[in-house]
Amino acid sequence: MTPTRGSAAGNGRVATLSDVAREAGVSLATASRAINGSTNRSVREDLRERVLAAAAKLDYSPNANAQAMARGRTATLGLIVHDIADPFFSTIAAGVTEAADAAGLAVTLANTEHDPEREIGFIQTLQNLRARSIILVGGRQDDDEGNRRLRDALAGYQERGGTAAMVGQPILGVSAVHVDNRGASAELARALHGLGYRRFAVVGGPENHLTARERREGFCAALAELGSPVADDAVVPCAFVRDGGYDGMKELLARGLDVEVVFAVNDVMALGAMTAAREAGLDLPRDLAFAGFDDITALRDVTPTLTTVAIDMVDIGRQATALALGDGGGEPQVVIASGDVVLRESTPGPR
Amino acid sequence: MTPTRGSAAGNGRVATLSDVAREAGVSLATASRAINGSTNRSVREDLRERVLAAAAKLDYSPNANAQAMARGRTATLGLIVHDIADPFFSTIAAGVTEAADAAGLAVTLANTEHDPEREIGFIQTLQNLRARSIILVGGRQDDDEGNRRLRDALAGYQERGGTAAMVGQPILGVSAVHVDNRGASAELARALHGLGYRRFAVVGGPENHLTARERREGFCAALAELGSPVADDAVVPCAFVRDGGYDGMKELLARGLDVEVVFAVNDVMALGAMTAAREAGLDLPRDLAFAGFDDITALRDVTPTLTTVAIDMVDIGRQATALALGDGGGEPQVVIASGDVVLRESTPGPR
DNA sequence: TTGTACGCGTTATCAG
DNA sequence: CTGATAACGCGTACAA
Repeated sequence: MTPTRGSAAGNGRVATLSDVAREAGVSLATASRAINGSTNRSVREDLRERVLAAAAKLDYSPNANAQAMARGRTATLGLIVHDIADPFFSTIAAGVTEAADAAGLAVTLANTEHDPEREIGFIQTLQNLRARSIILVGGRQDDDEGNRRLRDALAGYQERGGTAAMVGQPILGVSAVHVDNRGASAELARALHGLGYRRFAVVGGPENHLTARERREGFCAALAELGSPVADDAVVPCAFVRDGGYDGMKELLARGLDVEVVFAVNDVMALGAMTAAREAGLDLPRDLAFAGFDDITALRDVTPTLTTVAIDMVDIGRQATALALGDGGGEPQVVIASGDVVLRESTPGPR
Repeated sequence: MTPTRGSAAGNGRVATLSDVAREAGVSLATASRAINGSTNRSVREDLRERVLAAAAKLDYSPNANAQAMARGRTATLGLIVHDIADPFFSTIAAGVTEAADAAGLAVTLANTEHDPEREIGFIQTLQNLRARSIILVGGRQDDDEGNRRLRDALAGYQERGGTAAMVGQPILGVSAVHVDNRGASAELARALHGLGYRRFAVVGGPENHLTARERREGFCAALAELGSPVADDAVVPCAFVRDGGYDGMKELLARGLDVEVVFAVNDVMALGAMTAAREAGLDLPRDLAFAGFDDITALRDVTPTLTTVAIDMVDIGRQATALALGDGGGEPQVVIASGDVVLRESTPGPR
């Protein structure tokens, strides 16, 4: 056997605080105070230096797990997302990691892959980890049973001293950052109407997906008010992903409606829909205009540039983190994140 | 009796294993064995059931930090990326979380925001957390001093029993998944040459960015072999991001070279470059062809669809995880991830 | 098979 | 200001 030191997983020799104390010739308590200096930084300067020198010499690395035990709290923040590969979620994650880092917290990432069951499972895992707080990101479903279980899980977590916040519909009993899907979609509708469009269609996402629903409803309500209501069969349901937009558009085209502009309830769906339209021989944006929602950064350079509703996802991540960390015990708060309509080439106005 | 003072994540009272044991009327050891049931499940069935029932009744949540202390190892995997908002990294992250989840590990995410200094800082943090292994994702720079420090940090981490792997150039003394940038870029060059293109330019990324360099060199070397060398001034340096591609293209246009096709060393740069070309009045792909690298999923629907080199980022994440977890003590391994040339509309062939 | 008791690395309490 | 020492919650030799 090769006598390699510290090769096998889990058996490396790590200097402990006792080692540091011994090396510095002080007690364990003094070493602890010198290195952490939390409550009372009352350590004589020369001793403090000796300890720090010893720690450096031994390459001391404080054991965060032991600290968690002794302190009764961790420096871990849990982040649960539906799909980290989706730019929407990963950009929010960037905001969360930024804020968490500023607060000195490590982020534990959980990717549910759109499985609500795993969402609950991860709350358990984060509970076991004694994560200080949890941030749940993603639109909710219209599923009373599922929401109830999730709410219970979060409540249990909070009863044990954790704090939580979410991004999405504020229906889980915790503070939330809620995108103003209705208002922004209405704004978008009014802007398109202002451009002269009168015949609209919606590639609308899943029936019980609350975010999709809010966007559909906001859009259609505004148009109804403007006297250009969207016909029922001009709203096609589909999945909330790119392929959903593609399929939804196919379906819409098959219906043979007379449409000037299509609103897809998110950007990637809009792109998928545009591809479907092109495959059907349409010339964009001349033959048909498109609008999306989210303003995904990576899609800034598509052609034609996409009219959409811009939301600041990094900031949403930051705000969710602030809510989670500040959420001491008061009532759950709700922060509304507004969206800005951005008119671009994909909606040049009717011919 | 003894008032349970248990508290870990704040002030909520959490049932401990002792509570469960007492409730079930068994010893702590038995409760531990019944719940963990590691290799030796030597617990009488009725007792085991009593323990499990008690745990369920008390809503027992095992304290992972305490387990880490007692066992001497955690179930945490550290993931360090340059920018989680970048689709390239977030897709790899999806592969890592998938594999980690399958291995029963929690993923701690660290976002360096392209700061090499923070890369080292996070290794320290993960060391403190006693993460079982670390995965470092991102191309390296040609910076001997920086690489040396990083290598030292990783070596220190491994000496203490951690395992590590990376995605990128295998120059840090740990196992790595290395994309075959040179080979794939050469392949791309040959494919473009095969289409009839003869006058090439490269929007080349940063001078000392190893990934950019490998792609530039592979591309140019292949063309030199084919007798269509790329002129020195047809390779413009720029940042490795979208705006870099945009600026690089501006510069390239300013040079007034006679070019048929532009290779940008990654997809987002290619998109930025295309936008710059369009702003200069060019009609794409008729006036100028473009190719990128990575095949970012979100860009599948751009117009014209982008010729690029597809790499399976999710699988790269999986493989990196496998390397990290399997990396017991042997020599660092290197897995080459191949890229597939995908010819699309952006390179229709010369007119 | 079950129980006792010790140890994991730190923090915090309480005397000196 | 410093030093013993008791938790913290759990795993696991060792003993019964």
